[in-house]
Amino acid sequence: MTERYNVQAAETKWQKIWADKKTFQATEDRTKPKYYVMSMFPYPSGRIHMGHVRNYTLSDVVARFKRAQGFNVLHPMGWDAFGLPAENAARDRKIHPAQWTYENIKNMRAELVRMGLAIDWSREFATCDPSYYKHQQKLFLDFLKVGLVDRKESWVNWDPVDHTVLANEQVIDGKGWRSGAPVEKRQLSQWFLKITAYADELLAALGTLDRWPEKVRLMQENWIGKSAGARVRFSLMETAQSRLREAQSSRAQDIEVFTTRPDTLFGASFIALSPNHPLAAQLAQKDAKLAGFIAECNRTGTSEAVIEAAEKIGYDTGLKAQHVFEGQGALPVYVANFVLMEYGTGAIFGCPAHDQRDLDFARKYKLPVKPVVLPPGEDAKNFAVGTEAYTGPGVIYNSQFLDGLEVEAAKQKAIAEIEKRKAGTGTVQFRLRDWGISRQRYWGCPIPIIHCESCGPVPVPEKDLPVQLPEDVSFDRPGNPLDHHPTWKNVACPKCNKPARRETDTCDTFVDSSWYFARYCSATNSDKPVERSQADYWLPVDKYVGGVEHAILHLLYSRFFTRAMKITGHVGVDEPFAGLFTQGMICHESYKDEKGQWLYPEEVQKNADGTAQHVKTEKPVTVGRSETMSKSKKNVVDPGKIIDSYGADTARLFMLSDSPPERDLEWTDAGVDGAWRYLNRIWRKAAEAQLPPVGSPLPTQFTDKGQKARRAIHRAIADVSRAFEQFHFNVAVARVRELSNALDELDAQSANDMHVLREGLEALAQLVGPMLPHVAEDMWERLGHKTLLCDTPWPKADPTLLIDETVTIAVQVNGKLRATIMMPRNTAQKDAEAAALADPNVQRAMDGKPAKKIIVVPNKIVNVVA
RNA sequence: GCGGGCAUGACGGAAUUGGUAGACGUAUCGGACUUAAAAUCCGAAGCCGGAAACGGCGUGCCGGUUCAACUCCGGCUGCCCGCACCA
Repeated sequence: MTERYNVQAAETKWQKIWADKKTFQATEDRTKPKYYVMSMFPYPSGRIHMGHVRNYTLSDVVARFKRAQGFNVLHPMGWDAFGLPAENAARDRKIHPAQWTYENIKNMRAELVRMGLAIDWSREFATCDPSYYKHQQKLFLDFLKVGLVDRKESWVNWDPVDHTVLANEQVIDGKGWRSGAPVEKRQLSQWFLKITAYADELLAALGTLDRWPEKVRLMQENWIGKSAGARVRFSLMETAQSRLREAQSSRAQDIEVFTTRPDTLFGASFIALSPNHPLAAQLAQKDAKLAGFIAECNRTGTSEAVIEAAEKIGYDTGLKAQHVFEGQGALPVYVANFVLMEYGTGAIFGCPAHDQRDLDFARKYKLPVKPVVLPPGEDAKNFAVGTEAYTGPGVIYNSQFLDGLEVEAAKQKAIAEIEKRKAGTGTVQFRLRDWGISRQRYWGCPIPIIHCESCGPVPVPEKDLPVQLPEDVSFDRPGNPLDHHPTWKNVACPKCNKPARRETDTCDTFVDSSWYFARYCSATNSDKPVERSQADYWLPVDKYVGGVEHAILHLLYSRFFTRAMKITGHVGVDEPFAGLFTQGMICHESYKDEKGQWLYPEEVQKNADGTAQHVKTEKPVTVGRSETMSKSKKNVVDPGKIIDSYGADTARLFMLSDSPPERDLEWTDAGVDGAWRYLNRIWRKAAEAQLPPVGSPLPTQFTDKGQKARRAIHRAIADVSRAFEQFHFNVAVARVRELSNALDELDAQSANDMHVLREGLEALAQLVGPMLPHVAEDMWERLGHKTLLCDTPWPKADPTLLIDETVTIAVQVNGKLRATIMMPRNTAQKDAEAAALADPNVQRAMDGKPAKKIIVVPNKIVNVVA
């Protein structure tokens, strides 16, 4: 008798209909407002994981909701397809990176299609397609023309076994993650994108991104790291000058330092150079001990743990520098391991009293500690610095012309004096560095440059793009396969036609993802990276959804790229993403067997008493806390299997229920069952109800139950719409469930009520549509509609049904709830007061005392102060 | 070290932003249907006391503002995240 919802059949059916009708293909329809929503595109690892499911469900709800609201929606998908794992697969499994990647894409696309996403698949691309990276090469050349590309030397982590540069994350305990060999620091000539040219602008514009999470903006702000200070030159003293002249024929130089605390210059007791400072290198040529010290510093890793534990050590060069201000004598010049060459000038002045690192260093090398900032309430005679540097506010003393000034004023004055003496300038320093994009790898976008012995680096002429990756490469020896290729790199110089060599480095994969959102606008255009009119129509992205792990690099690079693309005329906007949403992670309990080996959830059976055992061996299993799903801990659930047994809608509903999208979500089987039950429940309701035909006019009078249900229906429409707007999908689910509970109250015997039930079920189908698109379409059809639900305009709440004519008013006595009274809406204040005071519970609570004061909030509360 | 976030029943969470705390769901318990189970439906439930009416307590802790505080302010505690020898 009762029919059951056939998930698999229904989901396949609707997916096919959407695809056949090209429902979600977008064009630049200028009669409608546009809405561009996208998820961060996946790396084609081979399978989708739960994080993907959550990500795409979120953007899909937005896409479908906005579409129903009448927006012209673009919701695209692509593949972040270059990267190291493909090369690892090539090495480990003897399969070509391209083959591996495209097979993975094929599998993952099929899984995404099964999720029933409202995606315009006609715009799909992979970044490893020459038809994509060809445009990227063009962008590189355009950026080069306007001076946003630079070639310079930089220090890198070098793996001497794999012959490649490693990212910091690939250096584990100072060793290469694959080779296990100790990583060396090397100087290498690399291509850079000059993101620092936009440091100030990228920082300032964060203020305009009011639809970004505060947290992400702060992270970017810290990353850009603007600090105001001064560059100050310390001249080397006579004896030192002569020593240097001995060491090197060139003339001796000054030492320039950067400081944010020019107000503490009178507290200086030493100068410290980075081990990689040019002057240190110069001295090391004649000083074997110094050379050894520098080598030692470069051997020590840069990992956080190492830095944490590392002691501050230095080497006294014997040089003396003249203090910028008179009468301050000479300062010893050290080379110190804690000074970074990459920041500021690679040299500092040490003021031990007011900087903890300098203090540690000074104590170790018995250097003077002279306080120059007097903390409030301290006495100048008695104040001394012990083991903790004083970095707080105060008044400057022991500092000649700065004496008596507050810290900020003293900074200004000090800078003015330095500038007057031509010993330096006030300046702004950024923590942000230029973006090194060269990678010694095969599976990436080739950098379109040809190196010629006589002409230097020459851009590849645009007519020769793309510079395509050769297919016949071998991964059987370490290093860059492009470099080993017998013929690929041999080309004629485009300028002088002499034999020349191609650049064999490829782009960092972050380059690929820095402009893909723009490419979606013109994905089928083969002439240009983006067609300006299309970009102008769609950009910026209205809502970008993805993991917070990309809060800095990817999002910052994309912001930079967009500016660079604007300057080179490709787009018209500065900011790529007007709205950003960062989703939480998916967590699951983890399990270990007796031997401490991780187990998959499906290998574990839970017992009633809370213990757990292995499904097969029945040996006890330790249940660990719920933590982020990761392959290494095996606490993962395969979305494919969930979709197989419960369908996509169940997975989607579970993702949206309970946990707010920005928070972590714990995956539980019980939660999945709950979602599954609910979707069957509403489907049954739509399929079994005996309703008046589609389009029957609503009666003008309703039963009490009917009237109540109608209020619930319109309340739900209003609340769910608001919840969607606010990204509170868990609330939307709760409101939808309340609506289905309310519809259960209707009387199946009442023909009048059944009109209301039709209204309610149609609203219900529409409200769940963005979240459960398949069930919703199926319900819509069962309700007798011939059109697609997803083409149906979003329902509007009847405002007259949103206000109750009877309200429940809470009555408090001295702020404590004592009674609730039912009153007609907008009852006069004094009537509400009278009714409240007449309530027996209220009288009892007042205990015969007179009311001193009565506060009435209309239709809400009466508070009697007795 | 610097920057930021969070804390509400057994659990996930809600509270239109100062106005009835615990919506909605999970798990639990009781009932109906069933030979039985599953599914489904109905009901109970913050904690303490009470048969109940009702009363007391209650949003991490301490204090403040207010007629009224999960919400605002000050001070703690505990977890979580980002950056980190950035001068």
